[in-house]
Amino acid sequence: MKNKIRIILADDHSMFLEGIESLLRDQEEIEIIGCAISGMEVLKILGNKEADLVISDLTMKGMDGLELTREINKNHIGVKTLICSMHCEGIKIKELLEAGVSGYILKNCDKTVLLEAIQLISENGQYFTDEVKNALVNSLMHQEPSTTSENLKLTKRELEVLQLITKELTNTEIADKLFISLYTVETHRRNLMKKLKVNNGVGLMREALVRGLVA
Amino acid sequence: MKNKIRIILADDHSMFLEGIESLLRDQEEIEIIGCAISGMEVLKILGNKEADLVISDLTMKGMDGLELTREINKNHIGVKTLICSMHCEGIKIKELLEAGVSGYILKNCDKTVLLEAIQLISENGQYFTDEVKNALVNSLMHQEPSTTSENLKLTKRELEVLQLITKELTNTEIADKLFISLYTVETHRRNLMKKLKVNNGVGLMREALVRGLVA
DNA sequence: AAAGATCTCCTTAAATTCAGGGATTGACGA
DNA sequence: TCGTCAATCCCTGAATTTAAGGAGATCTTT
Repeated sequence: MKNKIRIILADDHSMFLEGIESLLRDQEEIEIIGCAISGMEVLKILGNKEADLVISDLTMKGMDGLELTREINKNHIGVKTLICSMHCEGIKIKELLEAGVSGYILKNCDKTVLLEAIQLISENGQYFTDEVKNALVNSLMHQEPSTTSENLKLTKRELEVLQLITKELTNTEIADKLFISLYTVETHRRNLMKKLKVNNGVGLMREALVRGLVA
Repeated sequence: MKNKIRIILADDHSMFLEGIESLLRDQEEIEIIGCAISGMEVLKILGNKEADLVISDLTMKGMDGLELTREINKNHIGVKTLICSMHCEGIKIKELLEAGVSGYILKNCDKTVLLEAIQLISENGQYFTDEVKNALVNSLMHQEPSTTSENLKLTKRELEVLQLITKELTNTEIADKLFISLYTVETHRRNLMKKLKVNNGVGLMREALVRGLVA
Protein backbone atom coordinates (compact mmCIF):
# COMPACT_ATOMS: atom_id res chain seq x y z
CA MET A 1 0.00 0.00 0.00
CA LYS A 2 1.20 3.46 -0.92
CA ASN A 3 1.89 6.11 1.64
CA LYS A 4 -0.60 8.91 1.85
CA ILE A 5 0.38 12.31 0.56
CA ARG A 6 0.83 14.49 3.62
CA ILE A 7 -0.47 17.98 2.96
CA ILE A 8 -0.45 21.32 4.74
CA LEU A 9 -3.01 23.92 3.66
CA ALA A 10 -2.55 27.68 3.91
CA ASP A 11 -4.97 30.49 3.11
CA ASP A 12 -5.97 33.54 5.06
CA HIS A 13 -9.61 33.09 4.16
CA SER A 14 -10.77 30.66 6.78
CA MET A 15 -13.80 29.61 4.87
CA PHE A 16 -11.84 28.69 1.81
CA LEU A 17 -9.32 26.91 3.96
CA GLU A 18 -11.92 24.83 5.73
CA GLY A 19 -13.69 24.18 2.49
CA ILE A 20 -10.62 22.76 0.81
CA GLU A 21 -9.83 20.80 3.89
CA SER A 22 -13.24 19.23 3.88
CA LEU A 23 -12.87 18.56 0.19
CA LEU A 24 -9.56 16.78 0.51
CA ARG A 25 -10.44 14.92 3.65
CA ASP A 26 -12.63 12.62 1.59
CA GLN A 27 -9.67 11.54 -0.53
CA GLU A 28 -8.12 8.45 0.89
CA GLU A 29 -4.74 8.95 -0.74
CA ILE A 30 -4.40 12.29 1.01
CA GLU A 31 -3.80 13.21 4.59
CA ILE A 32 -4.19 16.77 5.84
CA ILE A 33 -1.63 17.23 8.55
CA GLY A 34 -2.14 20.92 9.15
CA CYS A 35 -3.90 24.16 8.27
CA ALA A 36 -2.50 27.67 8.49
CA ILE A 37 -3.64 31.19 7.81
CA SER A 38 -0.16 32.54 7.11
CA GLY A 39 3.20 31.47 5.79
CA MET A 40 4.68 31.73 9.22
CA GLU A 41 2.23 29.21 10.58
CA VAL A 42 3.13 26.79 7.83
CA LEU A 43 6.77 26.95 8.83
CA LYS A 44 5.80 26.33 12.40
CA ILE A 45 3.95 23.20 11.40
CA LEU A 46 6.83 22.08 9.22
CA GLY A 47 9.04 22.36 12.27
CA ASN A 48 7.03 19.68 14.01
CA LYS A 49 5.74 17.39 11.33
CA GLU A 50 6.92 15.90 8.08
CA ALA A 51 4.97 16.95 5.01
CA ASP A 52 5.05 16.18 1.31
CA LEU A 53 3.17 19.14 -0.07
CA VAL A 54 2.13 22.62 0.96
CA ILE A 55 -0.91 24.06 -0.83
CA SER A 56 -0.92 27.78 -0.30
CA ASP A 57 -2.64 30.95 -1.36
CA LEU A 58 -0.37 33.53 -2.94
CA THR A 59 -1.41 36.66 -1.09
CA MET A 60 -1.46 36.29 2.65
CA LYS A 61 -0.80 38.72 5.45
CA GLY A 62 2.65 38.51 6.92
CA MET A 63 4.54 36.00 4.84
CA ASP A 64 3.00 35.43 1.43
CA GLY A 65 3.13 32.43 -0.86
CA LEU A 66 6.29 33.54 -2.63
CA GLU A 67 8.32 34.06 0.49
CA LEU A 68 6.93 30.85 1.88
CA THR A 69 8.06 28.96 -1.20
CA ARG A 70 11.55 30.38 -0.85
CA GLU A 71 11.67 29.49 2.82
CA ILE A 72 10.54 25.94 2.15
CA ASN A 73 13.04 25.36 -0.63
CA LYS A 74 15.78 26.67 1.58
CA ASN A 75 15.04 24.98 4.86
CA HIS A 76 12.70 22.14 4.07
CA ILE A 77 14.08 20.47 1.01
CA GLY A 78 11.79 17.85 -0.42
CA VAL A 79 8.60 19.56 0.61
CA LYS A 80 6.77 20.62 -2.53
CA THR A 81 4.62 23.70 -2.91
CA LEU A 82 1.45 24.23 -4.91
CA ILE A 83 0.17 27.79 -5.18
CA CYS A 84 -3.56 28.27 -5.47
CA SER A 85 -4.37 31.84 -6.33
CA MET A 86 -7.20 34.07 -7.50
CA HIS A 87 -5.17 35.83 -10.12
CA CYS A 88 -2.71 34.77 -12.75
CA GLU A 89 0.25 37.06 -13.11
CA GLY A 90 3.20 36.07 -15.24
CA ILE A 91 5.81 37.95 -13.32
CA LYS A 92 4.75 36.33 -10.09
CA ILE A 93 4.83 32.92 -11.66
CA LYS A 94 8.33 33.50 -12.92
CA GLU A 95 9.50 34.40 -9.47
CA LEU A 96 7.71 31.45 -7.98
CA LEU A 97 9.46 29.15 -10.42
CA GLU A 98 12.78 30.67 -9.50
CA ALA A 99 11.84 30.13 -5.89
CA GLY A 100 11.23 26.46 -6.63
CA VAL A 101 7.47 26.16 -6.73
CA SER A 102 6.03 22.87 -7.98
CA GLY A 103 2.67 24.00 -9.26
CA TYR A 104 0.24 26.86 -9.73
CA ILE A 105 -3.52 26.62 -10.16
CA LEU A 106 -6.36 29.11 -10.05
CA LYS A 107 -9.11 29.21 -7.51
CA ASN A 108 -11.76 29.11 -10.16
CA CYS A 109 -10.68 25.74 -11.39
CA ASP A 110 -12.59 22.79 -10.09
CA LYS A 111 -11.94 19.95 -7.75
CA THR A 112 -10.65 17.57 -10.41
CA VAL A 113 -7.90 20.00 -11.36
CA LEU A 114 -6.87 20.31 -7.75
CA LEU A 115 -6.71 16.56 -7.29
CA GLU A 116 -4.90 16.14 -10.59
CA ALA A 117 -2.37 18.76 -9.52
CA ILE A 118 -1.77 17.02 -6.23
CA GLN A 119 -1.34 13.67 -7.94
CA LEU A 120 0.97 14.86 -10.69
CA ILE A 121 3.10 16.90 -8.36
CA SER A 122 3.70 13.99 -6.09
CA GLU A 123 4.46 11.77 -9.07
CA ASN A 124 6.21 14.00 -11.58
CA GLY A 125 7.04 16.94 -9.46
CA GLN A 126 5.13 19.66 -11.25
CA TYR A 127 1.77 20.92 -12.45
CA PHE A 128 0.91 24.12 -14.27
CA THR A 129 -2.30 24.81 -16.15
CA ASP A 130 -2.21 26.17 -19.68
CA GLU A 131 -3.60 29.45 -18.43
CA VAL A 132 -0.66 29.82 -16.11
CA LYS A 133 1.89 28.88 -18.73
CA ASN A 134 0.42 31.40 -21.14
CA ALA A 135 0.55 34.14 -18.56
CA LEU A 136 4.19 33.30 -18.05
CA VAL A 137 5.22 33.52 -21.68
CA ASN A 138 3.23 36.72 -22.16
CA SER A 139 4.90 38.25 -19.21
CA LEU A 140 8.39 37.30 -20.30
CA MET A 141 7.71 38.43 -23.82
CA HIS A 142 6.46 41.90 -22.95
CA GLN A 143 8.87 42.77 -20.21
CA GLU A 144 12.45 43.84 -20.26
CA PRO A 145 14.88 41.08 -19.34
CA SER A 146 15.52 40.08 -15.75
CA THR A 147 12.57 41.82 -14.22
CA THR A 148 11.76 40.93 -10.69
CA SER A 149 9.12 42.22 -8.35
CA GLU A 150 11.77 41.93 -5.72
CA ASN A 151 11.81 45.45 -4.62
CA LEU A 152 8.65 44.57 -2.84
CA LYS A 153 10.29 45.64 0.37
CA LEU A 154 8.15 48.70 0.87
CA THR A 155 9.06 50.85 3.80
CA LYS A 156 6.57 51.61 6.51
CA ARG A 157 5.99 55.08 5.21
CA GLU A 158 5.60 53.91 1.63
CA LEU A 159 3.01 51.39 2.64
CA GLU A 160 1.18 54.08 4.55
CA VAL A 161 1.16 56.35 1.51
CA LEU A 162 0.11 53.50 -0.75
CA GLN A 163 -2.83 52.73 1.43
CA LEU A 164 -3.99 56.31 1.32
CA ILE A 165 -3.57 56.39 -2.44
CA THR A 166 -5.81 53.38 -2.70
CA LYS A 167 -8.43 55.28 -0.73
CA GLU A 168 -8.61 57.76 -3.61
CA LEU A 169 -6.84 60.53 -1.75
CA THR A 170 -4.83 62.97 -3.85
CA ASN A 171 -1.20 63.67 -3.00
CA THR A 172 -2.22 66.97 -1.46
CA GLU A 173 -4.74 65.28 0.80
CA ILE A 174 -2.21 62.66 1.80
CA ALA A 175 0.32 65.35 2.62
CA ASP A 176 -2.23 67.04 4.87
CA LYS A 177 -3.18 63.82 6.57
CA LEU A 178 0.38 62.76 7.29
CA PHE A 179 1.61 66.27 8.11
CA ILE A 180 4.34 66.13 5.51
CA SER A 181 5.13 68.12 2.39
CA LEU A 182 3.46 67.48 -0.92
CA TYR A 183 6.94 66.95 -2.32
CA THR A 184 7.54 64.13 0.09
CA VAL A 185 4.35 62.39 -0.90
CA GLU A 186 5.30 62.72 -4.55
CA THR A 187 8.65 61.18 -3.82
CA HIS A 188 7.06 58.26 -2.05
CA ARG A 189 4.64 57.85 -4.92
CA ARG A 190 7.46 57.78 -7.45
CA ASN A 191 9.42 55.27 -5.42
CA LEU A 192 6.33 53.11 -5.07
CA MET A 193 5.76 53.14 -8.81
CA LYS A 194 9.37 52.24 -9.40
CA LYS A 195 9.36 49.42 -6.87
CA LEU A 196 6.07 47.98 -8.04
CA LYS A 197 6.96 48.54 -11.68
CA VAL A 198 3.84 50.41 -12.66
CA ASN A 199 3.26 53.64 -14.52
CA ASN A 200 0.45 55.36 -12.70
CA GLY A 201 -1.95 55.33 -9.80
CA VAL A 202 -4.11 52.72 -11.45
CA GLY A 203 -1.19 50.35 -11.45
CA LEU A 204 -0.50 51.10 -7.81
CA MET A 205 -4.08 50.26 -6.96
CA ARG A 206 -3.94 46.97 -8.80
CA GLU A 207 -0.67 45.90 -7.26
CA ALA A 208 -1.88 46.87 -3.83
CA LEU A 209 -5.01 44.78 -4.25
CA VAL A 210 -3.47 41.82 -6.00
CA ARG A 211 -0.56 41.59 -3.61
CA GLY A 212 -2.88 41.93 -0.66
CA LEU A 213 -1.14 45.04 0.61
CA VAL A 214 -4.42 46.73 1.40
CA ALA A 215 -7.81 45.67 2.62
CA MET B 1 -38.00 15.73 13.28
CA LYS B 2 -37.27 19.06 11.69
CA ASN B 3 -37.02 19.53 7.97
CA LYS B 4 -33.59 20.06 6.58
CA ILE B 5 -32.59 23.51 5.36
CA ARG B 6 -32.47 23.29 1.59
CA ILE B 7 -29.59 25.34 0.24
CA ILE B 8 -28.33 26.44 -3.15
CA LEU B 9 -24.71 27.55 -3.41
CA ALA B 10 -23.36 30.04 -5.94
CA ASP B 11 -19.82 31.22 -6.57
CA ASP B 12 -17.84 31.54 -9.74
CA HIS B 13 -14.76 30.09 -8.13
CA SER B 14 -15.35 26.41 -8.51
CA MET B 15 -12.91 25.43 -5.87
CA PHE B 16 -14.50 27.60 -3.27
CA LEU B 17 -17.89 26.35 -4.31
CA GLU B 18 -16.93 22.72 -3.99
CA GLY B 19 -15.13 23.41 -0.76
CA ILE B 20 -18.17 24.95 0.87
CA GLU B 21 -20.32 22.19 -0.49
CA SER B 22 -18.10 19.59 1.05
CA LEU B 23 -18.11 21.55 4.28
CA LEU B 24 -21.87 21.77 4.50
CA ARG B 25 -22.52 18.27 3.32
CA ASP B 26 -21.37 16.99 6.70
CA GLN B 27 -24.08 18.95 8.47
CA GLU B 28 -27.12 16.83 8.94
CA GLU B 29 -29.55 19.71 9.31
CA ILE B 30 -28.55 20.98 5.88
CA GLU B 31 -29.24 19.71 2.42
CA ILE B 32 -27.41 21.07 -0.61
CA ILE B 33 -29.87 20.94 -3.46
CA GLY B 34 -27.79 22.73 -6.05
CA CYS B 35 -24.58 24.51 -7.00
CA ALA B 36 -24.17 27.31 -9.51
CA ILE B 37 -21.42 29.47 -10.89
CA SER B 38 -23.66 32.40 -11.78
CA GLY B 39 -26.86 34.08 -10.70
CA MET B 40 -28.60 32.86 -13.80
CA GLU B 41 -27.89 29.27 -12.92
CA VAL B 42 -29.35 29.77 -9.48
CA LEU B 43 -32.59 30.99 -10.99
CA LYS B 44 -32.63 27.98 -13.24
CA ILE B 45 -32.34 25.68 -10.25
CA LEU B 46 -35.01 27.62 -8.39
CA GLY B 47 -37.29 27.00 -11.33
CA ASN B 48 -37.11 23.28 -10.73
CA LYS B 49 -36.62 22.79 -7.02
CA GLU B 50 -37.82 24.35 -3.80
CA ALA B 51 -35.12 25.97 -1.70
CA ASP B 52 -34.93 27.75 1.64
CA LEU B 53 -31.69 29.61 1.28
CA VAL B 54 -29.31 30.75 -1.43
CA ILE B 55 -25.71 31.32 -0.36
CA SER B 56 -24.03 33.43 -3.00
CA ASP B 57 -20.87 35.30 -3.77
CA LEU B 58 -21.34 38.98 -4.48
CA THR B 59 -19.29 39.40 -7.62
CA MET B 60 -20.04 36.89 -10.32
CA LYS B 61 -19.92 37.09 -14.04
CA GLY B 62 -23.26 37.67 -15.71
CA MET B 63 -25.72 38.20 -12.90
CA ASP B 64 -24.09 39.16 -9.64
CA GLY B 65 -25.24 38.66 -6.07
CA LEU B 66 -27.17 41.93 -5.90
CA GLU B 67 -29.19 41.33 -9.03
CA LEU B 68 -29.73 37.76 -7.94
CA THR B 69 -31.09 38.92 -4.61
CA ARG B 70 -33.50 41.26 -6.35
CA GLU B 71 -34.65 38.53 -8.70
CA ILE B 72 -35.23 36.11 -5.85
CA ASN B 73 -37.21 38.57 -3.78
CA LYS B 74 -39.35 39.37 -6.76
CA ASN B 75 -40.04 35.95 -8.19
CA HIS B 76 -39.20 33.48 -5.45
CA ILE B 77 -40.70 34.91 -2.30
CA GLY B 78 -39.71 33.00 0.79
CA VAL B 79 -36.31 32.02 -0.48
CA LYS B 80 -33.70 33.72 1.67
CA THR B 81 -30.32 34.94 0.49
CA LEU B 82 -26.99 35.01 2.29
CA ILE B 83 -24.16 36.87 0.61
CA CYS B 84 -20.66 35.60 1.21
CA SER B 85 -18.11 38.06 -0.11
CA MET B 86 -14.43 38.86 -0.03
CA HIS B 87 -14.92 42.54 0.60
CA CYS B 88 -17.12 44.60 2.83
CA GLU B 89 -18.55 47.69 1.24
CA GLY B 90 -21.21 49.70 2.97
CA ILE B 91 -22.91 50.98 -0.12
CA LYS B 92 -23.29 47.49 -1.48
CA ILE B 93 -24.71 46.27 1.77
CA LYS B 94 -27.25 49.05 1.79
CA GLU B 95 -28.42 48.08 -1.66
CA LEU B 96 -28.50 44.44 -0.75
CA LEU B 97 -30.70 45.24 2.22
CA GLU B 98 -33.02 47.22 0.02
CA ALA B 99 -33.05 44.26 -2.31
CA GLY B 100 -34.13 42.06 0.57
CA VAL B 101 -30.99 40.17 1.50
CA SER B 102 -31.08 38.11 4.70
CA GLY B 103 -27.44 38.05 5.61
CA TYR B 104 -23.89 39.04 4.71
CA ILE B 105 -20.68 37.39 5.85
CA LEU B 106 -17.07 37.60 4.78
CA LYS B 107 -15.06 34.84 3.21
CA ASN B 108 -12.36 35.12 5.80
CA CYS B 109 -14.68 34.19 8.60
CA ASP B 110 -14.63 30.60 9.71
CA LYS B 111 -16.95 27.66 9.47
CA THR B 112 -18.74 28.34 12.74
CA VAL B 113 -19.80 31.77 11.55
CA LEU B 114 -21.15 30.28 8.36
CA LEU B 115 -23.15 27.66 10.22
CA GLU B 116 -24.37 30.23 12.71
CA ALA B 117 -25.49 32.46 9.86
CA ILE B 118 -27.39 29.62 8.22
CA GLN B 119 -29.06 28.70 11.49
CA LEU B 120 -30.02 32.20 12.51
CA ILE B 121 -31.30 33.12 9.09
CA SER B 122 -33.55 30.14 8.96
CA GLU B 123 -34.79 30.87 12.48
CA ASN B 124 -34.84 34.62 12.79
CA GLY B 125 -34.51 35.64 9.22
CA GLN B 126 -31.28 37.59 9.34
CA TYR B 127 -27.58 37.55 10.12
CA PHE B 128 -25.03 40.33 9.78
CA THR B 129 -21.62 40.39 11.42
CA ASP B 130 -20.48 43.45 13.33
CA GLU B 131 -17.92 44.16 10.64
CA VAL B 132 -20.68 44.37 8.08
CA LYS B 133 -22.91 46.54 10.22
CA ASN B 134 -20.06 48.93 10.87
CA ALA B 135 -19.30 49.22 7.19
CA LEU B 136 -22.93 50.07 6.63
CA VAL B 137 -23.13 52.87 9.16
CA ASN B 138 -19.83 54.31 7.99
CA SER B 139 -21.02 54.31 4.47
CA LEU B 140 -24.33 55.96 5.26
CA MET B 141 -22.64 58.51 7.46
CA HIS B 142 -20.09 59.67 4.94
CA GLN B 143 -22.21 59.72 1.83
CA GLU B 144 -24.83 62.11 0.62
CA PRO B 145 -28.38 60.86 1.07
CA SER B 146 -29.96 58.38 -1.27
CA THR B 147 -26.83 57.22 -2.94
CA THR B 148 -27.06 54.13 -5.02
CA SER B 149 -24.54 52.34 -7.08
CA GLU B 150 -27.39 51.80 -9.44
CA ASN B 151 -25.93 53.49 -12.40
CA LEU B 152 -23.91 50.37 -12.72
CA LYS B 153 -25.37 49.96 -16.15
CA LEU B 154 -22.17 50.67 -17.98
CA THR B 155 -22.45 50.82 -21.72
CA LYS B 156 -20.43 48.58 -23.93
CA ARG B 157 -18.06 51.36 -24.85
CA GLU B 158 -17.64 52.45 -21.26
CA LEU B 159 -16.77 48.97 -20.17
CA GLU B 160 -14.27 48.77 -22.97
CA VAL B 161 -12.62 52.00 -21.89
CA LEU B 162 -12.67 50.95 -18.26
CA GLN B 163 -10.88 47.75 -19.06
CA LEU B 164 -8.16 49.61 -20.90
CA ILE B 165 -7.82 52.06 -18.04
CA THR B 166 -7.26 49.17 -15.69
CA LYS B 167 -4.44 48.03 -17.94
CA GLU B 168 -2.61 51.25 -17.09
CA LEU B 169 -3.15 52.81 -20.49
CA THR B 170 -3.38 56.59 -20.62
CA ASN B 171 -6.32 58.28 -22.29
CA THR B 172 -4.17 59.04 -25.30
CA GLU B 173 -3.20 55.42 -25.67
CA ILE B 174 -6.79 54.34 -25.31
CA ALA B 175 -7.86 56.83 -27.96
CA ASP B 176 -5.27 55.39 -30.34
CA LYS B 177 -6.29 51.85 -29.62
CA LEU B 178 -10.00 52.47 -30.12
CA PHE B 179 -9.56 54.87 -33.05
CA ILE B 180 -11.50 57.63 -31.33
CA SER B 181 -10.65 61.11 -30.17
CA LEU B 182 -8.91 61.82 -26.90
CA TYR B 183 -11.89 63.96 -26.03
CA THR B 184 -14.18 61.01 -26.34
CA VAL B 185 -12.09 58.91 -24.06
CA GLU B 186 -12.10 61.70 -21.51
CA THR B 187 -15.86 61.87 -21.70
CA HIS B 188 -16.18 58.16 -21.14
CA ARG B 189 -13.79 58.39 -18.25
CA ARG B 190 -15.81 61.17 -16.65
CA ASN B 191 -19.03 59.28 -17.11
CA LEU B 192 -17.46 56.19 -15.61
CA MET B 193 -16.31 58.13 -12.58
CA LYS B 194 -19.76 59.61 -12.16
CA LYS B 195 -21.51 56.29 -12.49
CA LEU B 196 -19.17 54.44 -10.20
CA LYS B 197 -19.03 57.38 -7.80
CA VAL B 198 -15.30 57.67 -7.62
CA ASN B 199 -12.95 60.60 -7.96
CA ASN B 200 -10.03 59.35 -9.98
CA GLY B 201 -8.47 56.50 -11.86
CA VAL B 202 -7.54 54.71 -8.67
CA GLY B 203 -11.19 54.54 -7.75
CA LEU B 204 -12.05 53.21 -11.18
CA MET B 205 -9.49 50.47 -10.77
CA ARG B 206 -10.84 49.45 -7.39
CA GLU B 207 -14.45 49.41 -8.52
CA ALA B 208 -13.54 47.44 -11.61
CA LEU B 209 -11.74 44.85 -9.53
CA VAL B 210 -14.16 44.66 -6.65
CA ARG B 211 -17.19 44.48 -8.87
CA GLY B 212 -15.55 41.88 -11.02
CA LEU B 213 -15.81 43.99 -14.15
CA VAL B 214 -12.31 43.08 -15.23
CA ALA B 215 -10.09 40.06 -15.00
C1' DA C 1 -42.49 60.80 -34.95
C1' DA C 2 -40.79 61.96 -30.46
C1' DA C 3 -38.05 60.64 -26.60
C1' DG C 4 -34.05 58.70 -24.87
C1' DA C 5 -29.77 56.66 -24.79
C1' DT C 6 -25.23 56.15 -26.76
C1' DC C 7 -21.29 57.62 -28.92
C1' DT C 8 -18.87 61.01 -30.68
C1' DC C 9 -16.26 65.54 -30.69
C1' DC C 10 -15.15 70.15 -29.09
C1' DT C 11 -13.51 74.28 -25.69
C1' DT C 12 -11.65 76.24 -21.61
C1' DA C 13 -9.48 75.98 -17.30
C1' DA C 14 -7.67 74.17 -13.18
C1' DA C 15 -5.71 70.49 -10.64
C1' DT C 16 -2.88 66.62 -10.33
C1' DT C 17 0.33 63.41 -11.61
C1' DC C 18 4.65 61.93 -13.76
C1' DA C 19 9.65 62.34 -14.51
C1' DG C 20 14.02 64.07 -13.91
C1' DG C 21 17.29 66.09 -10.91
C1' DG C 22 19.38 66.98 -6.14
C1' DA C 23 19.87 67.75 -0.90
C1' DT C 24 19.55 67.15 4.20
C1' DT C 25 18.82 64.73 8.41
C1' DG C 26 18.88 60.82 11.56
C1' DA C 27 19.30 56.05 12.52
C1' DC C 28 21.51 51.80 12.23
C1' DG C 29 24.83 48.41 11.38
C1' DA C 30 29.46 47.15 9.58
C1' DT D 1 33.50 56.28 11.77
C1' DC D 2 31.75 55.32 7.40
C1' DG D 3 28.24 53.86 4.40
C1' DT D 4 23.57 52.83 3.63
C1' DC D 5 18.83 53.43 4.06
C1' DA D 6 14.68 55.78 5.29
C1' DA D 7 12.36 59.90 5.41
C1' DT D 8 12.10 64.40 4.51
C1' DC D 9 12.06 68.52 1.42
C1' DC D 10 12.94 71.28 -2.81
C1' DC D 11 12.89 72.63 -8.08
C1' DT D 12 11.56 72.55 -13.00
C1' DG D 13 8.89 71.10 -16.66
C1' DA D 14 5.98 68.18 -19.18
C1' DA D 15 2.15 65.19 -19.40
C1' DT D 16 -2.17 63.79 -17.82
C1' DT D 17 -6.28 63.93 -15.53
C1' DT D 18 -10.29 66.23 -13.74
C1' DA D 19 -14.18 69.48 -14.25
C1' DA D 20 -17.98 71.56 -16.58
C1' DG D 21 -20.10 73.22 -20.38
C1' DG D 22 -22.28 72.24 -25.06
C1' DA D 23 -23.50 69.80 -29.37
C1' DG D 24 -24.21 66.74 -33.43
C1' DA D 25 -25.09 61.89 -35.14
C1' DT D 26 -27.02 57.45 -34.77
C1' DC D 27 -29.96 54.05 -32.99
C1' DT D 28 -33.71 52.16 -30.14
C1' DT D 29 -37.92 52.36 -28.05
C1' DT D 30 -42.36 54.07 -27.24
